[in-house]
Amino acid sequence: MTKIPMPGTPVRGSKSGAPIMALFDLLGRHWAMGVLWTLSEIGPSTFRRLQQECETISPAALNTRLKELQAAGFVHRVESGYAATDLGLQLYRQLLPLGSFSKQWAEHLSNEGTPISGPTKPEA
Amino acid sequence: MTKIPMPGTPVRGSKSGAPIMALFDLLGRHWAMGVLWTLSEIGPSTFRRLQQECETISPAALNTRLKELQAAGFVHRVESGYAATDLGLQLYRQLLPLGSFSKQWAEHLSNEGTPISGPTKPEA
DNA sequence: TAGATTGCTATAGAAACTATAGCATATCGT
DNA sequence: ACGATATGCTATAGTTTCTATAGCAATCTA
Repeated sequence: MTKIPMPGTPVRGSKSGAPIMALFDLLGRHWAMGVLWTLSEIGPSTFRRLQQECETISPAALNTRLKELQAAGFVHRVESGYAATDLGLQLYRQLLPLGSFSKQWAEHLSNEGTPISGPTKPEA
Repeated sequence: MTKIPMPGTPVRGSKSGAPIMALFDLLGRHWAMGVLWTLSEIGPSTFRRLQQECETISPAALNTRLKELQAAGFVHRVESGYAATDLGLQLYRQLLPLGSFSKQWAEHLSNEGTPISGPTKPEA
């Protein structure tokens, strides 16, 4: 198993294990935020369902991610598979603003990003 | 170079390139959030300084991360090295609540203690 | 009993990250 | 001018992590 980052213990990038760095270590793994996001959006779901929603994730990675998220207390097993815990939903809510920010970011990039062959499309 | 995730182009986990998934792909790389966070906190700084603040990051990874963050428009070069852009600071501000959340999370973990157990107490 | 669905493991190869050394340029003190 | 220092960054090697795919054991369904 991969080592699961926990606040207070040395994590990648912080020997002190500062909570924020532990959280970044946990969330800064491929698909970690995506899994929590997806699970929060679609609600309790089976392993397979989650795997489908996460398009390209491999079962091994999904399983690892789920175990980490469980150990962290963000996800738990339920009758019908997996679900976000209250704490997990709380984290999801903290992540929510990133949704609209990402759209703003996408706009910013399409405005400034490609000086080549831009389909002269100035937005209002 | 590593492929830099951009909204609108296929990213890891989303062939559609949904902005949020592109952002997750970018931020879900080791040290991506840590670098932005640190750079925002300490202000404009040199490559070496940043490397020291990020305790264990390797120069290769830092360089890759910086290039990605630059391409994304979150970081730019300045006289004295590197600095977060306005957009980058905006993202940092979105990430800020994670700071206090992570402390709450650390508390939660020290209260519940046992990582592996039966159905945890979801609510009181 | 056969089929479908579930959670998950196995394996191999590719990609990413760490650790460390070191280069080329620029700036500094003398 | 000359060495010492600091800068941004590359090179190499070894480890870890992720993807892709196949498939197994257990549980339901009929």
